[in-house]
Amino acid sequence: MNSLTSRQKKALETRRKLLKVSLDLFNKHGFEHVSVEQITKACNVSKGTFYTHFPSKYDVILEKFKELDSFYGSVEKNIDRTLPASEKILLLYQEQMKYLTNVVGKDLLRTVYTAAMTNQVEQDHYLINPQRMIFQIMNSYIEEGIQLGEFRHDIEVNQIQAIIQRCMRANVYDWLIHNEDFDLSAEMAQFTAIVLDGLKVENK
Amino acid sequence: MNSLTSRQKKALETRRKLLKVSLDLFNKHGFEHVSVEQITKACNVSKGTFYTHFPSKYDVILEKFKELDSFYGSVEKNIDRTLPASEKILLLYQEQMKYLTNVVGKDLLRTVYTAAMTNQVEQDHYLINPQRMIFQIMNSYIEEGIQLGEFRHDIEVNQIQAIIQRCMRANVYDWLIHNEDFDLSAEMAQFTAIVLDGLKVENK
DNA sequence: CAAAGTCATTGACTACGGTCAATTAAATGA
DNA sequence: TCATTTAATTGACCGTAGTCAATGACTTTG
Repeated sequence: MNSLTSRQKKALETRRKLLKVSLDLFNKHGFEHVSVEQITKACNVSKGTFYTHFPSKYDVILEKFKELDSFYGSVEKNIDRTLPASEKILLLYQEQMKYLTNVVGKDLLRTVYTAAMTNQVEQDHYLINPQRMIFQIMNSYIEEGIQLGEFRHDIEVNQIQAIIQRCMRANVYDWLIHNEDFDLSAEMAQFTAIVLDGLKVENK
Repeated sequence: MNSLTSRQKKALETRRKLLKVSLDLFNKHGFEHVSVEQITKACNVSKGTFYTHFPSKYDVILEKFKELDSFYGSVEKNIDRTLPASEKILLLYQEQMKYLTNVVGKDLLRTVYTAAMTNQVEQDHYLINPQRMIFQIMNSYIEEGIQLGEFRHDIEVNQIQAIIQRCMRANVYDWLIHNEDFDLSAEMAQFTAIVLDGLKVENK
């Protein structure tokens, strides 16, 4: 049943329009070079309206970024279950980096990584929210890796997970602070391989 | 010989005052909660004066941050030369993390890490400037480690260095995005030990 | 159907980082 | 000593993110 009143439908339509126009303009000119007024003018609404639908200019970006999680699910399904855990992790990250490079883009990600540092009020940023799909998937891989004797068992699952995810962010962050000449996928592959080596059991 | 004219002396005095008052206020209220006008009023100068001495509000922070490099030099001198390279690296980072936690502080570092992502025009940010003392020191440790057969020799010195430094930034960044409950020194020690393991030669 | 209530919308307003043409006073040179 | 040059300083001004009291169209209630 469509239980929305006509007023709610209109509001939703306004919100949808603001979202689409915002992202289009961000894509075209870059986040920093698009003003909220530019967005609202293009949508024929007032500035205040923007702020009834989004807490800030940045939150529009966050909405797009959250799509990343549904992407993880689809990638995970295509990974061969019989591979060792470390290979699965490498493959998953490989796909993620492609997605970040080609779809999400540096500008949008820069915004998210900046906001993660500054916008934190009380609770941690979405970037490290344990509810995220990527954390669930990663945890299952690591548990499997520990049980099958691939990974060291002297470190907690959560601790291993934190380390691996931290590596991922490290590469993304370094990508963001370098001017071109930084191949995210390649750097990520090399880096992660080394860290996984350090986490493997045969290490001694 | 003091070859400064009285005019230059006055200007330098103004700059010094602006720097001191800025940092004091940032320390007391946090970077984001101090306006340039607040600073200039406290110094009895106009807003424009601030901008003849500093390109932006952020550059005051950068000046403080650069002191970090002289700190590295003094730490390096106190490290036992006979230790293996990996131990030296761990010790150096241990001291650095203490300094970041106790002297530099989260707020100031957050500003630097944010600016590294956004303020880059043409050239890379100071954070990854190869001229920095930390890079020189790190390179010498790694070269030593490779020559003495401690580290893998199938990866370039510069590549190893990039990886180790990236780990460092990874921990700092994660510290910045977590609300308390994150012990930078401890996390750094564990993380770096694992990565150094992955870089050691006995690994296969 | 009319009154009361709700809520999306408005746009003037604030705060702040940063700019720049004009001003002022010190340095230089004849 | 006075005219010219140089450079530190000023503050009005701009652009933009975000706020909020007022408005009025739509919904609910009796």
